[in-house]
Amino acid sequence: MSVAALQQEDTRTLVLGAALRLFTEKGYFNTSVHDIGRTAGVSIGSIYHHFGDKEGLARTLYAALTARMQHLIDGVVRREGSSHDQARELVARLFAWAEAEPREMAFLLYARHREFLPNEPPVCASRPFAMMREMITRGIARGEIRQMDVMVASASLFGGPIRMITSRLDGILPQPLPGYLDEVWDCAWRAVATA
Amino acid sequence: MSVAALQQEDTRTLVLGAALRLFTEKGYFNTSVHDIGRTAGVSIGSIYHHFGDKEGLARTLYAALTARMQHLIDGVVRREGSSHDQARELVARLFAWAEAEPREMAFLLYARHREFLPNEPPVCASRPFAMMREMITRGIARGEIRQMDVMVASASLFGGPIRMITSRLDGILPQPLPGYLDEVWDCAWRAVATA
DNA sequence: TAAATTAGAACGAACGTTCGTTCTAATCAC
DNA sequence: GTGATTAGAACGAACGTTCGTTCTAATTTA
Repeated sequence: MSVAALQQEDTRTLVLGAALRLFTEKGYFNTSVHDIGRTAGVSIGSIYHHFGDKEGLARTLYAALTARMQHLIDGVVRREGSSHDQARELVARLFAWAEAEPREMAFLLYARHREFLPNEPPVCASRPFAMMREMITRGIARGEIRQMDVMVASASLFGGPIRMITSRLDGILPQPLPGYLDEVWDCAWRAVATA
Repeated sequence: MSVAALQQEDTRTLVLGAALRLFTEKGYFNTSVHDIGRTAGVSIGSIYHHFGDKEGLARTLYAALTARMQHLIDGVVRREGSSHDQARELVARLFAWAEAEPREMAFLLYARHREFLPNEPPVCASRPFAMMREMITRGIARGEIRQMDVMVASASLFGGPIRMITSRLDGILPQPLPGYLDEVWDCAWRAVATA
């Protein structure tokens, strides 16, 4: 990669980082493109050169983060093992990610994307959530999870863990998430497990 | 109440209704005060006379809805009975409310209030959520709920039901919420119940 | 008539966006 | 190897629009 291309990548990274920070701290609509440029140390023109418009910037950020989430889930599903082990591993990784990159998780879970990305489907309808439901379906087929409505099972198994993540992001959980993992997972699994 | 006072109440109600509708449909920042006035059939001046500014309007709406939520919870807590019965009744009422007034529930659960009401505490830190935690604490003391971290128990018991509500609001649940109540509650209670 | 309320035109600040220019570094000509 | 040429990245002042808010005149109420 040429020196120019490297600098170009730097600029994009700088801008995306500033946008993520400002969007999660102040919200999309309370953040101006001028703010982002100032925070990133990059000119307005540059931003428009790279991302087209403000919405394009948000879309790029959103795409990058959902891709990362997708990658995380793929890594879990690829591993062999029971549905129980897969789902637990998924929760463990989500906890770790939320702790390491709270802003990224906040942007994914919290931001009302529909308000500024009108053409994106709602988060719940996206691949990641669909794969969680597939995990459930497999678990029911294997007899690990009780026979029940898939949406109910999905909400019951992941609702608690996700709620823990949002509580942590809101600052009302004193300890890092991984410390709660065992107890949280115990509850979550009891909710849907057979026997 | 005089005729004037009645008309005044009408105006306020009209404006609040229009604001609720537009805020939930398009989001707070995509809704202009002019939009609200046009939808409500009321002048700009009227709105500023009654609510001070756009934020005041949002604050009034938020206060009215949290008061209603508070009232709903009070009604549940006042009834005597086990923690199990109280919590189940709470979920049942939340389901019914979400089905009857989806916009009100959406505004309470979804809207990123921090972005447009900077001085309000986050929803999770509000009275309603605190009372849910109290319900849990009592349940533990009575031996109905297993000994565990209160935050974990709260997330585990109510995380599933709340997730069902947001799914329904997102339109990815085909049936009305009350139809899922038995199955959802069964899962939720298993998550935290003793024995 | 005096006070309270409403109407909507007008205002000013802030925002997203555009565009002409400068700067940089790679490529080409000889 | 040196100077000319070119591509496109970065820049930021300026523009047009939108939005929240104010103001004043008209209307209604008591």
